[in-house]
Amino acid sequence: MNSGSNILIGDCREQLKLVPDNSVDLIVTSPPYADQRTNTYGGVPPDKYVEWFLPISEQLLRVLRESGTFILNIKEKVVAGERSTYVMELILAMRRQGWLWTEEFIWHKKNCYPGKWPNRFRDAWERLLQFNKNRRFHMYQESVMVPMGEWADTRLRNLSTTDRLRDPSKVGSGFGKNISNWLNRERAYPTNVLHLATECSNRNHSAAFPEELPEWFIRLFTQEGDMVLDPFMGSGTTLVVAERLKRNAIGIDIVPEYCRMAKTRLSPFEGYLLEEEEEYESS
Amino acid sequence: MNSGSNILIGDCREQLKLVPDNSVDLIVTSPPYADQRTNTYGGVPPDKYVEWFLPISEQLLRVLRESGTFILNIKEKVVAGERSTYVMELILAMRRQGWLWTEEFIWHKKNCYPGKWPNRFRDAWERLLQFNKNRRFHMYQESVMVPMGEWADTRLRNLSTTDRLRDPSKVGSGFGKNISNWLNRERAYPTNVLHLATECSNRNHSAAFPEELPEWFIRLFTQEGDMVLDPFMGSGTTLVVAERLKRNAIGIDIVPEYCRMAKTRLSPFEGYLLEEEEEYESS
DNA sequence: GTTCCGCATGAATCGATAG
DNA sequence: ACTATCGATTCATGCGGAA
Repeated sequence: MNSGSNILIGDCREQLKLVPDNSVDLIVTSPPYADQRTNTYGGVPPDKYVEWFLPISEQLLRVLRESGTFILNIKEKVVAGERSTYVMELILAMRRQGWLWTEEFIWHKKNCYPGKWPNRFRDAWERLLQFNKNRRFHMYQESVMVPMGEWADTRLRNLSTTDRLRDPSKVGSGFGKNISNWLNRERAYPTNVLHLATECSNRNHSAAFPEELPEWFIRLFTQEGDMVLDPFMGSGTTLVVAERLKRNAIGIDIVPEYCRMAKTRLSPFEGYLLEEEEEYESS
Repeated sequence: MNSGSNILIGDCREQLKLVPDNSVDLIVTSPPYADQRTNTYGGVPPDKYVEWFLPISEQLLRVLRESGTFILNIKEKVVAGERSTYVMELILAMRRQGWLWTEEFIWHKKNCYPGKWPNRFRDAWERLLQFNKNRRFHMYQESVMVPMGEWADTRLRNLSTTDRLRDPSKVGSGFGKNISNWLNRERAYPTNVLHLATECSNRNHSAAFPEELPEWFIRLFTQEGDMVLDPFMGSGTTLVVAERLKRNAIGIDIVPEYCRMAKTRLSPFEGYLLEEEEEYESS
């Protein structure tokens, strides 16, 4: 793989074979959920989902470094009034495959899908499952610290309005010196619950997650120059963030249209697009 | 069972046999988690947990009405760097027992336990698993509606700082008349994510959950005069809330001290305490 | 009556130390 | 080696006392 961003077009069950052993520091992806996005990805029924995913997770286990992490964004749908159990069965099966199920983060979707049903509320959360190969893995906790609760309530009142309105995720880099001096002492480690809005802009992809999501995990589990992999790339949000954060990346998608879209979102001097017909095409 | 509040002292595997078939509208409980609260409840190791719980859930299935709901509050702990899988195995086993796994609510604990570890953040959420006997169950959604987001964003800005900093869950009860007039028009249905702080005040029970938690589910799944059951009553929070909301209730606990504590928290004219020696003792 | 400050207190988890 | 116990770490909350 080249440094910078690499895009592979094709079924990830095949394309993953091109990725060398122990070469990836972080896998972060959101595969098609069971029976959803059927027009683009073919749709996997719930009772076949584990069987479909295990060969993929076997490849992921191979390409991930010992110190690396795999973040899987998934949520079971409702079938006949019940939540499906395929996600739980997948976790149990992946443990038998050799994965450690280290943690389950919760993505709380602040603006979840609207709707009303007689015996169910709106679903406002998804699972972010963390898997590892080894109990010892790289984690850079300081890179995702957040303002403390009391700090936000009291100290922030004295700041200017423009400073207050800035994106909290950019705190620590965007402020002036005088304020950032406080920050080192007035910040706390986050928890395993993430509060993010879903992407509501008009992307041409059916299930784009917000940039903050891959950004948080890329900051937390990798350093500059590390390799990030998204085997279900979609419109390429993970790669865009990886490039901005100076990480190398590999994206795979079976839909050529998405691959070209992802390439245009990357900077002109990054992004190697590997077509089926040609060996690879540098830009 | 009498109307009002009933307290049974003893192991719920035995005491549940005193509860008639199809007589309970809502079960809401928080059993001792695996290997926790060992001093008071003996502690069940993770690999024995399913086996320990299934006879209890079998009784619960018997006493619950067809239209009733079972809410189970639980969270797996970390063992050897991994999350235990016993909760997932319990869900799968309870489905085989005849339960429908209808939904999983998330309790986001705003004040979670502190701590810092090299490869893990603080755990800020617990599972609230909803089980049912039947696809059709009673749900009274209007009784738990919350102020709309827009209301909080715009109207609340004009209020005092202390009011703004209050727990949003108390909005609607703590405000003055002039504001509560708006509430009836500007409310929305909640989602399946609950934001509540844990009770860390000086109760003599190690793990009392906040009153808002049983209150939310009692309002959502029962009406006045319905029967609520908590087979792991603890200090009796569920019964106190049920009494306040004019529901009948049954509480069971193996620790006599907790049962007496619960009785003192109930009003003098409610609360039948069934001791082992005497048939029952009315107050 | 308010507001502010200080303090104790948890359904935690890891690594080291002791049996 | 494998298990039991202990200290260190850390922060939102609600209480009491004081201004």
